[in-house]
Amino acid sequence: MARISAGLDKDGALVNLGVAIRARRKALHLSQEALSDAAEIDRSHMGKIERGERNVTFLNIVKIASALGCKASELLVDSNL
Amino acid sequence: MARISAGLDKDGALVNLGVAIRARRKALHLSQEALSDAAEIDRSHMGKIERGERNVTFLNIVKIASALGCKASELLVDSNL
DNA sequence: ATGTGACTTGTAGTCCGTA
DNA sequence: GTACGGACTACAAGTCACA
Repeated sequence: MARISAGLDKDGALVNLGVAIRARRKALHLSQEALSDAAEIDRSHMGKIERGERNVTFLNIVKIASALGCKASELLVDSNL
Repeated sequence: MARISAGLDKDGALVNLGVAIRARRKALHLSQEALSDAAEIDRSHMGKIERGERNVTFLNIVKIASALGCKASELLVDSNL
C-alpha cells in the first residue's frame, strides 16, 4: 500500500514525475542504485519515488535532476506539469 | 533565522523558487493571504516558502502553481532550475 | 498585509531486512 | 537489480500568537 492516497495525488502528479525520472534514468543506462548514489538519496526511497509512492521535497527533485544531468524544470515538462 | 541552512540550499534553489512564486503572485495582484487560501496552504507557511526558508514538497509546488494559474514547470523555469 | 518564533503532527527519508 | 516491508529519525506540514 502506497503512502500517498489517490485523493492527495489527484492528477497522478507524483506518478508522472516518477515515470519521467525512470525514463531519464533508463535512457542513461543507470541502475536505481547508481542514480540514488549520485543523488545522495537512499535507494529504497528512490524506488518509491519512481513508483509515485512518496511526495519528494523540492531540494531532492533538484538533486535527482542534477544526477540525471538535466534541469528540474525538464523533468516536470516530461511529466506534463 | 531561516530553517534551511545555506549548506543545504547550495544554489539558492529554494530562494529562487520563492522569488518566482512571489513575482507571479504580484503580477496577479494577489496577497499572500489570497494565494495561500487558493492553494489551501497556511499563510504563514506560504510566507516562509516565498522567502526560501522552507524546503517545500512537490505536491505543494503543484498546488501553488495551480493557484497561480500556471504549470509547476513554468515556476521552475522562472527560477532557472 | 507580512514576518517570525514556538509548537505538534504527519510524513519524508534512512537503514535494515526479505523475496 | 528491483519491489516491498518494518522500525526507526529528521524534518516538512500545518497551526497560532504576536510583532
